[in-house]
Amino acid sequence: MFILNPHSSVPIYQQLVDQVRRLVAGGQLVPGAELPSVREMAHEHTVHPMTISKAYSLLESEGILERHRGKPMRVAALRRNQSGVAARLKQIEPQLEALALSARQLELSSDDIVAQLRKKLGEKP
Amino acid sequence: MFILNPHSSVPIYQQLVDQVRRLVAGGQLVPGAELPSVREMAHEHTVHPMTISKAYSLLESEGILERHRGKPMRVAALRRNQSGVAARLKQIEPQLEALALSARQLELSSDDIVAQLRKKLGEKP
Amino acid sequence: MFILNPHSSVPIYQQLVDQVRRLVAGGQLVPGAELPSVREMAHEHTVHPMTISKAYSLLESEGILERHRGKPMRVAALRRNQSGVAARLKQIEPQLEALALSARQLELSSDDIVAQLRKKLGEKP
Amino acid sequence: MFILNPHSSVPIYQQLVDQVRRLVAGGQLVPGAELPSVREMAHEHTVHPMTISKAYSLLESEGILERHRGKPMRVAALRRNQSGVAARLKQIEPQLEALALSARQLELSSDDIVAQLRKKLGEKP
DNA sequence: GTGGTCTAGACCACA
DNA sequence: GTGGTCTAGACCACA
Repeated sequence: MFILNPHSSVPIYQQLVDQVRRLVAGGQLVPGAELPSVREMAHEHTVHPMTISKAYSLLESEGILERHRGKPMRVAALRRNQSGVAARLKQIEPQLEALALSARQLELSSDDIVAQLRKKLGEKP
Repeated sequence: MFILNPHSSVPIYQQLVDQVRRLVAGGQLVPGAELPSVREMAHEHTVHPMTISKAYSLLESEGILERHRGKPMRVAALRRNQSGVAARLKQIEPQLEALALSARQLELSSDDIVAQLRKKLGEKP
Repeated sequence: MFILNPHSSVPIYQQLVDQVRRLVAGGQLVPGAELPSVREMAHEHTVHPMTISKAYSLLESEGILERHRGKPMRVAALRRNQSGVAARLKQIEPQLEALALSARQLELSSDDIVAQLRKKLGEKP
Repeated sequence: MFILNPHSSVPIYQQLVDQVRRLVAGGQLVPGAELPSVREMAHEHTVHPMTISKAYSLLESEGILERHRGKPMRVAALRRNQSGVAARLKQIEPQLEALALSARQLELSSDDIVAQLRKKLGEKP
Protein backbone atom coordinates (compact mmCIF):
# COMPACT_ATOMS: atom_id res chain seq x y z
CA MET A 1 0.00 0.00 0.00
CA PHE A 2 2.87 2.36 0.72
CA ILE A 3 5.78 2.99 -1.57
CA LEU A 4 9.01 4.07 0.10
CA ASN A 5 12.02 4.79 -2.03
CA PRO A 6 15.28 4.94 -0.06
CA HIS A 7 17.11 6.42 -3.05
CA SER A 8 14.82 9.38 -3.39
CA SER A 9 16.07 12.75 -2.25
CA VAL A 10 12.83 13.10 -0.30
CA PRO A 11 13.39 11.78 3.22
CA ILE A 12 11.71 8.48 3.89
CA TYR A 13 9.62 9.75 6.79
CA GLN A 14 8.42 12.56 4.55
CA GLN A 15 7.40 10.18 1.80
CA LEU A 16 5.30 8.29 4.29
CA VAL A 17 3.73 11.40 5.77
CA ASP A 18 2.82 12.70 2.33
CA GLN A 19 1.26 9.44 1.27
CA VAL A 20 -0.83 8.93 4.39
CA ARG A 21 -2.02 12.49 4.24
CA ARG A 22 -3.11 12.10 0.65
CA LEU A 23 -4.65 8.68 1.06
CA VAL A 24 -6.73 10.04 3.91
CA ALA A 25 -7.72 13.15 1.99
CA GLY A 26 -8.50 11.03 -1.04
CA GLY A 27 -10.68 8.66 0.95
CA GLN A 28 -8.66 5.48 0.37
CA LEU A 29 -7.92 5.50 4.09
CA VAL A 30 -11.16 6.12 5.99
CA PRO A 31 -11.55 7.31 9.59
CA GLY A 32 -11.02 4.45 12.00
CA ALA A 33 -8.85 2.45 9.60
CA GLU A 34 -5.79 0.93 11.28
CA LEU A 35 -2.26 1.43 10.05
CA PRO A 36 0.48 -1.20 10.16
CA SER A 37 2.48 -1.13 13.38
CA VAL A 38 5.79 0.68 13.40
CA ARG A 39 7.64 -2.62 13.56
CA GLU A 40 5.66 -4.23 10.78
CA MET A 41 6.07 -1.28 8.48
CA ALA A 42 9.76 -0.92 9.29
CA HIS A 43 10.36 -4.58 8.64
CA GLU A 44 8.43 -4.67 5.40
CA HIS A 45 10.36 -1.76 3.93
CA THR A 46 13.65 -2.57 5.66
CA VAL A 47 13.75 0.84 7.15
CA HIS A 48 14.71 2.02 10.61
CA PRO A 49 11.70 1.87 13.01
CA MET A 50 12.53 5.36 14.19
CA THR A 51 11.81 6.59 10.68
CA ILE A 52 8.28 5.17 10.69
CA SER A 53 7.76 6.36 14.21
CA LYS A 54 8.70 9.89 13.27
CA ALA A 55 6.22 9.89 10.40
CA TYR A 56 3.41 8.57 12.60
CA SER A 57 4.13 11.15 15.27
CA LEU A 58 4.00 13.95 12.77
CA LEU A 59 0.72 12.67 11.41
CA GLU A 60 -0.62 12.42 14.92
CA SER A 61 0.37 15.99 15.73
CA GLU A 62 -1.41 17.05 12.55
CA GLY A 63 -4.55 15.34 13.80
CA ILE A 64 -4.61 12.91 10.90
CA LEU A 65 -3.80 9.81 12.93
CA GLU A 66 -4.80 8.91 16.47
CA ARG A 67 -2.83 6.90 18.96
CA HIS A 68 -4.66 4.64 21.44
CA ARG A 69 -2.59 2.85 24.04
CA GLY A 70 -1.96 -0.71 23.11
CA LYS A 71 -3.60 -0.42 19.72
CA PRO A 72 -2.28 0.36 16.27
CA MET A 73 -2.47 3.92 15.00
CA ARG A 74 -5.86 4.77 13.51
CA VAL A 75 -7.07 7.32 11.03
CA ALA A 76 -8.76 10.13 12.95
CA ALA A 77 -12.18 11.52 12.22
CA LEU A 78 -12.03 14.13 9.50
CA ARG A 79 -12.32 17.73 10.46
CA ARG A 80 -14.99 19.69 8.64
CA ASN A 81 -14.25 20.64 5.04
CA GLN A 82 -11.10 18.65 5.14
CA SER A 83 -11.98 16.51 2.20
CA GLY A 84 -13.68 18.88 -0.23
CA VAL A 85 -12.10 19.35 -3.64
CA ALA A 86 -10.91 22.80 -2.70
CA ALA A 87 -9.11 21.51 0.39
CA ARG A 88 -7.45 18.78 -1.57
CA LEU A 89 -6.39 21.13 -4.33
CA LYS A 90 -4.90 23.32 -1.65
CA GLN A 91 -2.64 20.45 -0.67
CA ILE A 92 -0.94 20.27 -4.03
CA GLU A 93 -0.74 23.99 -4.57
CA PRO A 94 2.98 24.19 -3.72
CA GLN A 95 3.70 21.47 -6.27
CA LEU A 96 1.68 23.30 -8.90
CA GLU A 97 3.49 26.53 -8.27
CA ALA A 98 6.91 24.92 -8.51
CA LEU A 99 5.88 23.26 -11.75
CA ALA A 100 4.62 26.52 -13.19
CA LEU A 101 7.89 28.23 -12.32
CA SER A 102 9.93 25.49 -13.99
CA ALA A 103 7.70 25.63 -17.05
CA ARG A 104 8.15 29.37 -17.40
CA GLN A 105 11.93 29.16 -17.07
CA LEU A 106 12.03 26.35 -19.61
CA GLU A 107 9.79 28.40 -21.91
CA LEU A 108 7.44 25.49 -22.31
CA SER A 109 3.94 26.29 -23.55
CA SER A 110 0.96 25.64 -21.31
CA ASP A 111 -0.41 23.22 -23.85
CA ASP A 112 2.76 21.14 -23.94
CA ILE A 113 2.82 20.92 -20.18
CA VAL A 114 -0.82 20.09 -19.85
CA ALA A 115 -0.64 17.42 -22.54
CA GLN A 116 2.27 15.79 -20.76
CA LEU A 117 0.54 16.03 -17.40
CA ARG A 118 -2.61 14.40 -18.73
CA LYS A 119 -0.49 11.56 -20.03
CA LYS A 120 1.02 11.01 -16.58
CA LEU A 121 -2.40 11.26 -14.93
CA GLY A 122 -3.71 8.57 -17.21
CA GLU A 123 -0.95 6.10 -16.41
CA LYS A 124 -1.27 3.67 -13.55
CA PRO A 125 1.60 4.10 -11.06
CA MET B 1 17.86 37.76 -12.89
CA PHE B 2 18.30 35.11 -10.23
CA ILE B 3 16.10 34.61 -7.22
CA LEU B 4 17.69 33.02 -4.19
CA ASN B 5 15.59 32.40 -1.14
CA PRO B 6 17.68 31.72 1.97
CA HIS B 7 14.63 30.53 3.90
CA SER B 8 13.70 27.79 1.47
CA SER B 9 14.38 24.21 2.44
CA VAL B 10 16.06 23.84 -0.95
CA PRO B 11 19.75 24.65 -0.49
CA ILE B 12 20.78 27.98 -1.93
CA TYR B 13 23.36 26.49 -4.27
CA GLN B 14 20.71 24.07 -5.54
CA GLN B 15 18.29 26.88 -6.26
CA LEU B 16 20.93 28.55 -8.37
CA VAL B 17 21.82 25.35 -10.19
CA ASP B 18 18.17 24.70 -11.02
CA GLN B 19 17.59 28.20 -12.29
CA VAL B 20 20.67 28.37 -14.48
CA ARG B 21 19.88 24.96 -15.89
CA ARG B 22 16.38 26.02 -16.81
CA LEU B 23 17.31 29.44 -18.11
CA VAL B 24 19.86 27.81 -20.38
CA ALA B 25 17.43 25.15 -21.53
CA GLY B 26 14.79 27.81 -22.02
CA GLY B 27 17.10 29.98 -24.10
CA GLN B 28 17.10 33.02 -21.83
CA LEU B 29 20.79 32.33 -21.27
CA VAL B 30 22.47 31.69 -24.60
CA PRO B 31 25.78 29.90 -25.22
CA GLY B 32 28.69 32.23 -24.63
CA ALA B 33 26.77 34.46 -22.24
CA GLU B 34 28.76 35.41 -19.17
CA LEU B 35 27.41 34.86 -15.69
CA PRO B 36 27.96 37.31 -12.87
CA SER B 37 31.27 36.64 -11.15
CA VAL B 38 31.21 34.59 -7.98
CA ARG B 39 31.94 37.66 -5.89
CA GLU B 40 29.36 39.84 -7.62
CA MET B 41 26.62 37.28 -7.26
CA ALA B 42 27.59 36.57 -3.67
CA HIS B 43 27.52 40.24 -2.80
CA GLU B 44 24.24 40.92 -4.54
CA HIS B 45 22.46 38.14 -2.68
CA THR B 46 24.45 38.56 0.53
CA VAL B 47 25.52 34.99 0.39
CA HIS B 48 28.94 33.47 0.89
CA PRO B 49 31.04 33.28 -2.30
CA MET B 50 31.65 29.61 -1.72
CA THR B 51 27.95 28.95 -2.03
CA ILE B 52 27.88 30.49 -5.48
CA SER B 53 31.12 28.78 -6.37
CA LYS B 54 29.68 25.41 -5.51
CA ALA B 55 26.73 26.00 -7.80
CA TYR B 56 28.97 27.10 -10.65
CA SER B 57 31.23 24.09 -10.21
CA LEU B 58 28.30 21.72 -10.35
CA LEU B 59 27.04 23.38 -13.49
CA GLU B 60 30.50 23.11 -14.99
CA SER B 61 30.68 19.40 -14.24
CA GLU B 62 27.31 19.03 -15.92
CA GLY B 63 28.73 20.72 -18.98
CA ILE B 64 26.31 23.63 -18.78
CA LEU B 65 28.90 26.26 -17.87
CA GLU B 66 32.50 26.63 -18.97
CA ARG B 67 35.36 27.95 -16.94
CA HIS B 68 38.07 29.99 -18.63
CA ARG B 69 40.88 30.92 -16.32
CA GLY B 70 40.76 34.53 -15.30
CA LYS B 71 37.34 35.11 -16.86
CA PRO B 72 33.81 34.81 -15.55
CA MET B 73 31.95 31.56 -16.13
CA ARG B 74 30.25 31.28 -19.50
CA VAL B 75 27.34 29.30 -20.82
CA ALA B 76 28.75 26.37 -22.79
CA ALA B 77 27.74 25.42 -26.29
CA LEU B 78 24.60 23.34 -26.20
CA ARG B 79 24.90 19.68 -26.85
CA ARG B 80 22.79 18.53 -29.76
CA ASN B 81 19.08 18.13 -29.14
CA GLN B 82 19.52 19.63 -25.75
CA SER B 83 17.04 22.40 -26.21
CA GLY B 84 14.17 20.81 -28.13
CA VAL B 85 10.74 20.74 -26.55
CA ALA B 86 11.13 17.04 -25.81
CA ALA B 87 14.38 17.61 -23.93
CA ARG B 88 12.87 20.39 -21.91
CA LEU B 89 9.79 18.36 -21.08
CA LYS B 90 12.12 15.63 -19.96
CA GLN B 91 13.56 18.04 -17.40
CA ILE B 92 10.27 18.51 -15.62
CA GLU B 93 9.18 14.90 -15.92
CA PRO B 94 10.02 14.09 -12.29
CA GLN B 95 7.89 17.01 -11.17
CA LEU B 96 5.03 15.88 -13.38
CA GLU B 97 5.18 12.35 -12.04
CA ALA B 98 5.20 13.51 -8.45
CA LEU B 99 2.20 15.70 -9.18
CA ALA B 100 0.32 12.86 -10.86
CA LEU B 101 0.98 10.61 -7.88
CA SER B 102 -0.30 13.24 -5.47
CA ALA B 103 -3.38 13.81 -7.59
CA ARG B 104 -4.21 10.12 -7.69
CA GLN B 105 -3.80 9.72 -3.97
CA LEU B 106 -5.95 12.77 -3.36
CA GLU B 107 -8.50 11.40 -5.84
CA LEU B 108 -8.54 14.68 -7.67
CA SER B 109 -9.93 14.61 -11.20
CA SER B 110 -7.63 15.38 -14.12
CA ASP B 111 -9.81 18.32 -15.05
CA ASP B 112 -9.58 19.89 -11.62
CA ILE B 113 -5.80 19.57 -11.61
CA VAL B 114 -5.39 20.87 -15.12
CA ALA B 115 -7.65 23.83 -14.47
CA GLN B 116 -5.63 24.74 -11.42
CA LEU B 117 -2.35 24.29 -13.26
CA ARG B 118 -3.45 26.55 -16.11
CA LYS B 119 -4.31 29.20 -13.58
CA LYS B 120 -0.79 29.04 -12.12
CA LEU B 121 0.79 29.02 -15.56
CA GLY B 122 -1.09 32.18 -16.44
CA GLU B 123 0.07 34.13 -13.41
CA LYS B 124 3.20 36.20 -13.47
CA PRO B 125 5.65 35.00 -10.83
CA MET C 1 44.91 3.03 3.49
CA PHE C 2 44.82 6.50 2.02
CA ILE C 3 47.76 8.78 1.62
CA LEU C 4 47.06 12.50 1.64
CA ASN C 5 49.89 14.91 1.17
CA PRO C 6 49.00 18.45 2.21
CA HIS C 7 52.13 19.85 0.57
CA SER C 8 51.38 18.50 -2.87
CA SER C 9 50.21 20.91 -5.53
CA VAL C 10 47.39 18.48 -6.20
CA PRO C 11 44.45 19.53 -4.01
CA ILE C 12 43.83 17.23 -1.07
CA TYR C 13 40.28 16.40 -2.11
CA GLN C 14 41.57 15.53 -5.58
CA GLN C 15 44.20 13.18 -4.19
CA LEU C 16 41.49 11.33 -2.33
CA VAL C 17 39.20 11.19 -5.35
CA ASP C 18 42.00 9.78 -7.48
CA GLN C 19 42.94 7.15 -4.97
CA VAL C 20 39.44 5.93 -4.29
CA ARG C 21 38.75 5.79 -8.00
CA ARG C 22 41.81 3.68 -8.61
CA LEU C 23 41.36 1.44 -5.59
CA VAL C 24 37.84 0.70 -6.74
CA ALA C 25 38.94 0.07 -10.31
CA GLY C 26 41.79 -2.07 -9.06
CA GLY C 27 39.51 -4.15 -6.87
CA GLN C 28 41.12 -3.30 -3.53
CA LEU C 29 37.85 -1.59 -2.65
CA VAL C 30 34.96 -3.86 -3.56
CA PRO C 31 31.33 -2.89 -4.09
CA GLY C 32 29.52 -2.54 -0.79
CA ALA C 33 32.68 -1.75 1.15
CA GLU C 34 32.27 1.11 3.58
CA LEU C 35 34.60 4.06 3.59
CA PRO C 36 35.77 5.76 6.76
CA SER C 37 33.28 8.38 7.86
CA VAL C 38 33.98 11.96 6.94
CA ARG C 39 34.86 12.82 10.51
CA GLU C 40 37.09 9.79 11.00
CA MET C 41 39.03 10.39 7.83
CA ALA C 42 39.30 14.11 8.55
CA HIS C 43 40.60 13.45 12.03
CA GLU C 44 43.07 10.81 10.94
CA HIS C 45 44.66 13.07 8.33
CA THR C 46 44.14 16.26 10.32
CA VAL C 47 42.23 17.79 7.53
CA HIS C 48 38.97 19.69 7.57
CA PRO C 49 35.87 17.47 7.29
CA MET C 50 34.60 19.55 4.41
CA THR C 51 37.63 18.61 2.37
CA ILE C 52 36.82 14.92 2.75
CA SER C 53 33.16 15.60 2.18
CA LYS C 54 33.92 17.31 -1.09
CA ALA C 55 35.85 14.31 -2.31
CA TYR C 56 33.08 11.93 -1.30
CA SER C 57 30.46 14.06 -3.01
CA LEU C 58 32.42 14.11 -6.22
CA LEU C 59 32.82 10.36 -6.11
CA GLU C 60 29.11 10.01 -5.50
CA SER C 61 28.29 12.15 -8.50
CA GLU C 62 30.59 9.94 -10.55
CA GLY C 63 28.63 6.93 -9.40
CA ILE C 64 31.61 5.39 -7.64
CA LEU C 65 30.30 5.83 -4.11
CA GLU C 66 26.77 5.63 -2.75
CA ARG C 67 25.30 7.64 0.03
CA HIS C 68 22.77 6.04 2.37
CA ARG C 69 21.33 8.44 4.87
CA GLY C 70 22.74 7.92 8.31
CA LYS C 71 25.36 5.44 7.15
CA PRO C 72 28.92 5.83 5.94
CA MET C 73 29.53 6.09 2.21
CA ARG C 74 29.77 2.79 0.39
CA VAL C 75 31.38 1.63 -2.80
CA ALA C 76 28.66 1.40 -5.44
CA ALA C 77 28.04 -1.61 -7.64
CA LEU C 78 30.33 -1.54 -10.62
CA ARG C 79 28.92 -0.61 -13.92
CA ARG C 80 29.45 -3.29 -16.52
CA ASN C 81 32.91 -3.57 -18.02
CA GLN C 82 34.12 -1.01 -15.61
CA SER C 83 36.87 -3.11 -14.19
CA GLY C 84 38.36 -4.92 -17.16
CA VAL C 85 41.99 -4.36 -18.04
CA ALA C 86 40.97 -2.20 -20.97
CA ALA C 87 38.89 0.07 -18.76
CA ARG C 88 41.70 0.40 -16.29
CA LEU C 89 44.25 1.14 -18.99
CA LYS C 90 41.86 3.80 -20.24
CA GLN C 91 42.13 5.51 -16.88
CA ILE C 92 45.85 6.09 -17.18
CA GLU C 93 45.79 6.92 -20.86
CA PRO C 94 46.16 10.67 -20.26
CA GLN C 95 49.23 9.99 -18.12
CA LEU C 96 50.70 7.73 -20.80
CA GLU C 97 50.14 10.30 -23.50
CA ALA C 98 51.74 13.06 -21.47
CA LEU C 99 54.70 10.79 -20.82
CA ALA C 100 55.05 9.90 -24.50
CA LEU C 101 54.99 13.58 -25.43
CA SER C 102 57.70 14.37 -22.91
CA ALA C 103 59.81 11.47 -24.12
CA ARG C 104 59.57 12.58 -27.72
CA GLN C 105 60.49 16.15 -26.90
CA LEU C 106 63.42 14.95 -24.82
CA GLU C 107 64.41 12.63 -27.65
CA LEU C 108 64.62 9.72 -25.28
CA SER C 109 64.54 6.28 -26.82
CA SER C 110 61.61 4.00 -26.11
CA ASP C 111 63.95 1.48 -24.55
CA ASP C 112 65.42 3.97 -22.11
CA ILE C 113 61.97 5.08 -21.01
CA VAL C 114 60.64 1.59 -20.69
CA ALA C 115 63.64 0.43 -18.70
CA GLN C 116 63.20 3.32 -16.31
CA LEU C 117 59.48 2.71 -16.00
CA ARG C 118 59.99 -0.97 -15.22
CA LYS C 119 62.36 0.03 -12.46
CA LYS C 120 59.71 2.30 -10.91
CA LEU C 121 57.03 -0.34 -11.31
CA GLY C 122 59.19 -2.81 -9.44
CA GLU C 123 59.76 -0.57 -6.46
CA LYS C 124 57.49 -0.64 -3.49
CA PRO C 125 55.95 2.79 -2.89
CA MET D 1 56.05 24.34 -32.96
CA PHE D 2 54.35 24.83 -29.63
CA ILE D 3 51.05 23.30 -28.63
CA LEU D 4 49.06 25.20 -26.02
CA ASN D 5 45.75 23.80 -24.87
CA PRO D 6 43.61 26.31 -23.00
CA HIS D 7 41.24 23.57 -21.84
CA SER D 8 43.91 21.54 -20.13
CA SER D 9 44.09 21.61 -16.38
CA VAL D 10 47.78 22.35 -16.71
CA PRO D 11 48.26 26.14 -16.71
CA ILE D 12 49.14 27.56 -20.07
CA TYR D 13 52.41 29.12 -18.91
CA GLN D 14 53.38 25.75 -17.47
CA GLN D 15 52.68 23.95 -20.72
CA LEU D 16 54.97 26.36 -22.49
CA VAL D 17 57.73 26.08 -19.90
CA ASP D 18 57.62 22.29 -20.04
CA GLN D 19 57.80 22.20 -23.79
CA VAL D 20 60.65 24.63 -24.15
CA ARG D 21 62.60 22.83 -21.48
CA ARG D 22 62.17 19.51 -23.21
CA LEU D 23 62.81 20.79 -26.71
CA VAL D 24 66.06 22.27 -25.49
CA ALA D 25 67.05 19.12 -23.63
CA GLY D 26 66.08 17.05 -26.65
CA GLY D 27 68.14 19.16 -28.99
CA GLN D 28 65.31 20.38 -31.22
CA LEU D 29 66.03 23.85 -29.89
CA VAL D 30 69.78 24.48 -30.02
CA PRO D 31 71.75 27.10 -28.10
CA GLY D 32 71.41 30.47 -29.76
CA ALA D 33 68.08 29.69 -31.41
CA GLU D 34 65.59 32.53 -31.18
CA LEU D 35 62.13 32.16 -29.76
CA PRO D 36 59.06 33.96 -31.05
CA SER D 37 58.45 37.30 -29.36
CA VAL D 38 55.94 37.48 -26.54
CA ARG D 39 53.54 39.36 -28.77
CA GLU D 40 53.88 37.00 -31.67
CA MET D 41 53.41 33.92 -29.54
CA ALA D 42 50.48 35.47 -27.65
CA HIS D 43 48.78 36.45 -30.86
CA GLU D 44 49.31 33.12 -32.53
CA HIS D 45 47.76 31.19 -29.66
CA THR D 46 45.25 33.89 -28.69
CA VAL D 47 46.58 33.92 -25.22
CA HIS D 48 47.30 36.79 -22.86
CA PRO D 49 50.82 38.20 -23.44
CA MET D 50 51.41 38.11 -19.71
CA THR D 51 51.09 34.36 -19.84
CA ILE D 52 53.87 34.00 -22.39
CA SER D 53 55.94 36.54 -20.56
CA LYS D 54 55.65 34.59 -17.34
CA ALA D 55 56.81 31.41 -19.04
CA TYR D 56 59.79 33.13 -20.65
CA SER D 57 60.80 34.71 -17.34
CA LEU D 58 60.70 31.37 -15.59
CA LEU D 59 62.81 29.83 -18.32
CA GLU D 60 65.25 32.69 -18.06
CA SER D 61 65.59 32.29 -14.32
CA GLU D 62 66.27 28.62 -14.90
CA GLY D 63 69.09 29.56 -17.24
CA ILE D 64 67.46 27.91 -20.22
CA LEU D 65 66.70 31.10 -22.09
CA GLU D 66 68.68 34.34 -22.30
CA ARG D 67 67.29 37.82 -22.65
CA HIS D 68 69.27 40.40 -24.64
CA ARG D 69 67.95 43.92 -24.77
CA GLY D 70 66.13 44.64 -27.97
CA LYS D 71 66.41 41.10 -29.24
CA PRO D 72 64.17 38.06 -29.02
CA MET D 73 64.76 35.52 -26.27
CA ARG D 74 67.45 33.01 -27.17
CA VAL D 75 68.29 29.53 -26.05
CA ALA D 76 71.20 29.71 -23.64
CA ALA D 77 74.36 27.70 -23.86
CA LEU D 78 73.93 24.30 -22.29
CA ARG D 79 75.47 23.68 -18.94
CA ARG D 80 77.68 20.62 -18.70
CA ASN D 81 76.00 17.24 -18.62
CA GLN D 82 72.67 18.91 -19.14
CA SER D 83 71.84 16.90 -22.17
CA GLY D 84 73.01 13.40 -21.36
CA VAL D 85 70.48 10.59 -21.33
CA ALA D 86 70.63 10.42 -17.55
CA ALA D 87 69.85 14.13 -17.18
CA ARG D 88 66.96 13.85 -19.55
CA LEU D 89 65.56 10.78 -17.83
CA LYS D 90 65.78 12.71 -14.58
CA GLN D 91 63.40 15.27 -16.04
CA ILE D 92 60.59 12.80 -16.51
CA GLU D 93 61.15 10.96 -13.28
CA PRO D 94 58.17 12.58 -11.49
CA GLN D 95 55.91 11.55 -14.35
CA LEU D 96 57.22 8.01 -14.21
CA GLU D 97 56.64 7.79 -10.49
CA ALA D 98 53.08 9.08 -10.73
CA LEU D 99 52.41 6.57 -13.48
CA ALA D 100 53.82 3.71 -11.43
CA LEU D 101 51.62 4.67 -8.48
CA SER D 102 48.51 4.75 -10.64
CA ALA D 103 49.41 1.41 -12.18
CA ARG D 104 49.83 -0.21 -8.79
CA GLN D 105 46.51 1.11 -7.50
CA LEU D 106 44.79 -0.03 -10.65
CA GLU D 107 46.47 -3.43 -10.30
CA LEU D 108 47.69 -3.26 -13.85
CA SER D 109 50.56 -5.56 -14.77
CA SER D 110 53.89 -4.10 -15.82
CA ASP D 111 53.55 -5.78 -19.17
CA ASP D 112 50.17 -4.26 -19.89
CA ILE D 113 51.43 -0.82 -19.01
CA VAL D 114 54.60 -1.15 -21.00
CA ALA D 115 52.77 -2.46 -24.03
CA GLN D 116 50.42 0.49 -23.92
CA LEU D 117 53.27 2.93 -23.44
CA ARG D 118 55.16 1.56 -26.42
CA LYS D 119 52.06 2.04 -28.50
CA LYS D 120 51.86 5.70 -27.48
CA LEU D 121 55.60 6.19 -28.06
CA GLY D 122 55.23 4.84 -31.58
CA GLU D 123 52.45 7.21 -32.54
CA LYS D 124 53.16 10.59 -34.04
CA PRO D 125 51.62 13.36 -31.89
C1' DG E 1 40.41 41.15 -12.15
C1' DT E 2 38.87 35.77 -12.25
C1' DG E 3 37.87 31.19 -9.72
C1' DG E 4 39.80 27.44 -6.26
C1' DT E 5 41.19 25.48 -1.82
C1' DC E 6 41.19 25.10 2.85
C1' DT E 7 40.23 25.74 7.81
C1' DA E 8 37.34 26.84 11.91
C1' DG E 9 33.20 26.24 13.45
C1' DA E 10 28.01 26.57 13.80
C1' DC E 11 23.85 24.32 12.88
C1' DC E 12 20.76 21.05 10.60
C1' DA E 13 18.38 16.70 8.75
C1' DC E 14 18.18 12.02 8.86
C1' DA E 15 18.35 7.12 10.70
C1' DG F 1 25.88 8.02 14.98
C1' DT F 2 25.87 9.65 9.61
C1' DG F 3 26.51 13.40 5.87
C1' DG F 4 25.08 18.40 4.24
C1' DT F 5 24.95 23.46 4.24
C1' DC F 6 26.57 27.75 5.19
C1' DT F 7 29.42 31.65 6.82
C1' DA F 8 33.78 34.12 7.85
C1' DG F 9 37.90 34.67 6.25
C1' DA F 10 42.77 33.51 4.74
C1' DC F 11 45.57 32.51 0.96
C1' DC F 12 46.68 30.96 -3.72
C1' DA F 13 47.04 30.39 -8.95
C1' DC F 14 46.08 32.22 -13.15
C1' DA F 15 45.35 35.78 -16.90
